[in-house]
Amino acid sequence: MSNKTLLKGLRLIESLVQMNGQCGVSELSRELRLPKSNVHRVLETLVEGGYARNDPATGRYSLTLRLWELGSCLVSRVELRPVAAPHLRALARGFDETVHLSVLDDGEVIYLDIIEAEQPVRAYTRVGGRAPASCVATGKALLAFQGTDAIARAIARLEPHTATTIVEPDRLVAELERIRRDGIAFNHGEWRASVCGVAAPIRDSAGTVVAAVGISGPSSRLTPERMIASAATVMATARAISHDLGYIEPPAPAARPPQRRDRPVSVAVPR
Amino acid sequence: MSNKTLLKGLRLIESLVQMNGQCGVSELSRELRLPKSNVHRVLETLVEGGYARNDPATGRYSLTLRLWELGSCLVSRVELRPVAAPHLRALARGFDETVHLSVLDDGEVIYLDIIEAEQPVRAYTRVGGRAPASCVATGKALLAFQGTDAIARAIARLEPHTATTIVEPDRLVAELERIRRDGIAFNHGEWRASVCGVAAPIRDSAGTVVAAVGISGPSSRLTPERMIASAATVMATARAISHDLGYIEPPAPAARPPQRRDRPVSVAVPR
DNA sequence: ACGAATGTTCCGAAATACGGAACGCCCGAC
DNA sequence: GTCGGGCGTTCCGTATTTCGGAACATTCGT
Repeated sequence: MSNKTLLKGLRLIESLVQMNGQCGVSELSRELRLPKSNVHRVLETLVEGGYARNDPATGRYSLTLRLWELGSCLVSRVELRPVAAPHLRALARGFDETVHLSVLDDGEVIYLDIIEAEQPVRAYTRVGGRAPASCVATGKALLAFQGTDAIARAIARLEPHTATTIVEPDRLVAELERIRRDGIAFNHGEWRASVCGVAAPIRDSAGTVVAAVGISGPSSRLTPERMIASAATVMATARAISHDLGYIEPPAPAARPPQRRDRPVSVAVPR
Repeated sequence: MSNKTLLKGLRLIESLVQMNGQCGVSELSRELRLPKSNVHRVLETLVEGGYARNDPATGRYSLTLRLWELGSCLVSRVELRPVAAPHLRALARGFDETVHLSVLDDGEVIYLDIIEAEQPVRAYTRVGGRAPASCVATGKALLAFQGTDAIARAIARLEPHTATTIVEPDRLVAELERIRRDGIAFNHGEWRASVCGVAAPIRDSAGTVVAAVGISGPSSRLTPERMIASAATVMATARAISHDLGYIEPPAPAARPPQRRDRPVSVAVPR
């Protein structure tokens, strides 16, 4: 049905990434249940393509930074990261909590950038890491402004992770509507128990919500009162980033023209 | 000689990255000189593997963030980036010049992280970007502590980019020896005219130089005097990052045991 | 309503990838 | 010292897979 050799190569790359990007032929052969000669040929190809290298002393193979290089192009192409970076730093200075810049990818958030709090309690996240969109603040801030199809997909995956995780579709829909109205999303330990967050959506020059920025920290520090108090600053940060991306705020609550025909204009008027 | 299907897929991914990660079948078909049906099959495979998606409305294909996700694992596996981040921010605050965190990859530096100066004049670099190692400060800081083979490869590629670029092998060797002695590298507009830099090497827990940190800016602001004045701070930053990576500074100039047999102990005693 | 793009499907032909077996090598055990 | 088992590498006949032209379905702009 499709190109097996390519799939095999990609799977091999993934295995290699998990192995800390360094591995021998036989080990991979066992891992992937493939003959050694096959693994060897694929590795040779990756070397030829510049994606792997071969330590001539040990014979082991390791990945180059080529993958990361390509990935960086993908991320920085919209200039989102560099544009957002100074604002993220300012936000981190203001609260001394962990700051997240996230985008949506198939029902999950991916952390584009993270600034760790200097506080003793560290977060569990990593740049490039993922989390279910419906369980974290940045995810909900993004989800609220997606098309019905994306929301439906998120609903299909609702699953309890902590005591406060939203599992009822109706509650999620209601929460997303509140987020569209207020422009701010919260997380009360819905992904990791006792990790809370506050986040707001970021718009590009076309007015589409493309990312979200938020702060997160332990519920002991980020109390409900403090979360509400920080909402204005988080929203201001999101607005500042949107502005730097070329987004012009509509002067009146007039309807913005939809920029994509295929994506049904969202459930309620955003803002 | 090797797996052609895989190579083709990787080349297609690269093309797609260059096309801002969004493209149609026919366009790629023309670009790569391949039949449409072939391109289509490869794209289908990438979708199946989670590396691309298909906009059902336009039929066009675009890359997901999967690539970047894998790449991020590669970079953060050594924990270099998160460990270095706060130190980079501190350095940026101290000088208000662009801060670079670089690693070496086959004779070139790759920028792992960048903090842009708030100053009006911006840098030309991008996270994931590359530059010839022998032409930039972080590159020379790294090169100075590589094995003779890596240095030889760099020498083989010396090429003038500006009026001050080092092109004579002897001068580079002498410069690298000075860097090993002093522990600090400079760049006087050798890559981009009138862009200067100061950088120092970062060591991991095994004592190997794995990265370099530096500041860079226009020669108008980063005058020779200011570069020398900043050297101590840059070195202190590099030392702080090395310490956080687990590097224990040798109390005396005693010889550290070589950690790799295949890599000849470097030309001169490092430090 | 037409034509020229697009993306998609099909299927016979053959190029391509496969993988078992044998090789050379290095290292640790006996 | 010698053996054994591990490693990465090479080879080559087999047959699975990929190939790619042509025909198709759709969308768009004219």
